[in-house]
Amino acid sequence: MMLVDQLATTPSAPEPSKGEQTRALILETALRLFKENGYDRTTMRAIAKEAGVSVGNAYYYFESKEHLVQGFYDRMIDLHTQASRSILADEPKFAIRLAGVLDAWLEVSQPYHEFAAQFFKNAADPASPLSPFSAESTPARDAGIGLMRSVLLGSTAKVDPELREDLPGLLWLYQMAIVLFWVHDKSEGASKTRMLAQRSAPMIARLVTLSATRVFRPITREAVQLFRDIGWFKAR
Amino acid sequence: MMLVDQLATTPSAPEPSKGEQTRALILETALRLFKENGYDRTTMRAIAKEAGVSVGNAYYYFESKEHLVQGFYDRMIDLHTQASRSILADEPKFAIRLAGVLDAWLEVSQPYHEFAAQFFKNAADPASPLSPFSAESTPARDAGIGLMRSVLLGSTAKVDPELREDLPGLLWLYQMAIVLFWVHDKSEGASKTRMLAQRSAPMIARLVTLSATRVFRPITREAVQLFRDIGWFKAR
DNA sequence: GTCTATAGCAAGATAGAC
DNA sequence: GTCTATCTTGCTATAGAC
Repeated sequence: MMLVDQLATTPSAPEPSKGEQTRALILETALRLFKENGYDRTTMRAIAKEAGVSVGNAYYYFESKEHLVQGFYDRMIDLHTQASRSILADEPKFAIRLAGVLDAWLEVSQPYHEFAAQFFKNAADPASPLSPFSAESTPARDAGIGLMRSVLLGSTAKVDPELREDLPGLLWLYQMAIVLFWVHDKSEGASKTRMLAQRSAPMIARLVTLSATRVFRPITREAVQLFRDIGWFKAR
Repeated sequence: MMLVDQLATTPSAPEPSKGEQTRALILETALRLFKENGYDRTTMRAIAKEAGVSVGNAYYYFESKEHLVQGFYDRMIDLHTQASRSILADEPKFAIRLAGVLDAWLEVSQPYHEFAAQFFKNAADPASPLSPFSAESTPARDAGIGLMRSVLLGSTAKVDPELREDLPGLLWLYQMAIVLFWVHDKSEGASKTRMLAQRSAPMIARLVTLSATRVFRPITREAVQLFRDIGWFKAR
């Protein structure tokens, strides 16, 4: 049994210390309760009790209730990256790659739709560490932008070189807009968001293609320059 | 004195009952404290104390702290409409009308920037009555869309008739994006948001103009159709 | 360094008496 | 309509066990 556990861990993370185990236990318990009962209705007291630790101990590992959600982000990024692997490996068309990656996100996120809707207000708070624009979210944000870079670089799409570097950041912004819609989407199985993603992705792809044409290059560069000037691509 | 008070009231609202007076007193006090100390730092206890009523009484009139903010919305809409009046009356160019109305919004909102950033998380909550997409916000939303309709109808811009009806709703969405950026904007005097508005408005105007051209009509209609299919223009 | 137990604060919200 | 008293819950602080 111990052998199996050791084999299951990655080589780079040898033996989880007791602290790491406790931390993982608290996180697992929290995510389970969040999923079962929603974010607001899950109290820190309940998480601690269910995990068999004290409230103080939970706060020892997680600065606040919100910080517990960072663990959720990390997990989602992992799942999303995995779910996107096959389409990114096999498909050359930019539009289909983009639509596929968005669909993969919706697929892995769907079980947490209700939970996400509940804690979304915290994520939207500019001052919250949960904001996708916050310093604390930098790893998750970079991972998301990196995924969009893969979508672009592995494709056959021709892009204005001026745009090539910054496009992943803009595609991630586009994805955030989809997420924003998803959070508000009450349709069965988020079917409206799926429709939005599947039909908007080809439009985005067309715009990207157009950006390289002689007619559109000026307007493209004007837009990119504006994003730069407002500091969109800078560290947040 | 009593006579003065009576003259100050509008004919349609004859004599404010005691309840209405208490309600107004609580709201005024709350807005003042919000502006002075910020949303989070203003407690319901402080509002009640400052207004000379009990906490329970404040909750008798306002379901929650958030509900106090609806009064703020109503006031902002009024101020924005007034501040936009002159540019809407004098300027025929769509791009300038649009930029002007956005600038008017920034102007009247600037004193409340900090306050807005603090309660924004509540506004972003899909379940909150403060969400711009909520049923409770319908009046404020309709007023905002109506303002954008004025921007369009009073201009010389030629628009695809197919788009003409739905464009105000899309322009309002564009404004919401600006607001979203503004809330996160920490630059001095929100100068970045001003830059964003002043430079993006002409781009939007160009896109609107392009939408009527032969080449772009198909892609325009495809986009509009998508917005319709996801229910964007329907009641929320 | 890891963890428990417990007391207590702040503030949003509610119950029930008057 | 209004009040007082109370509840709830995120969060902190402390003192100490192992």
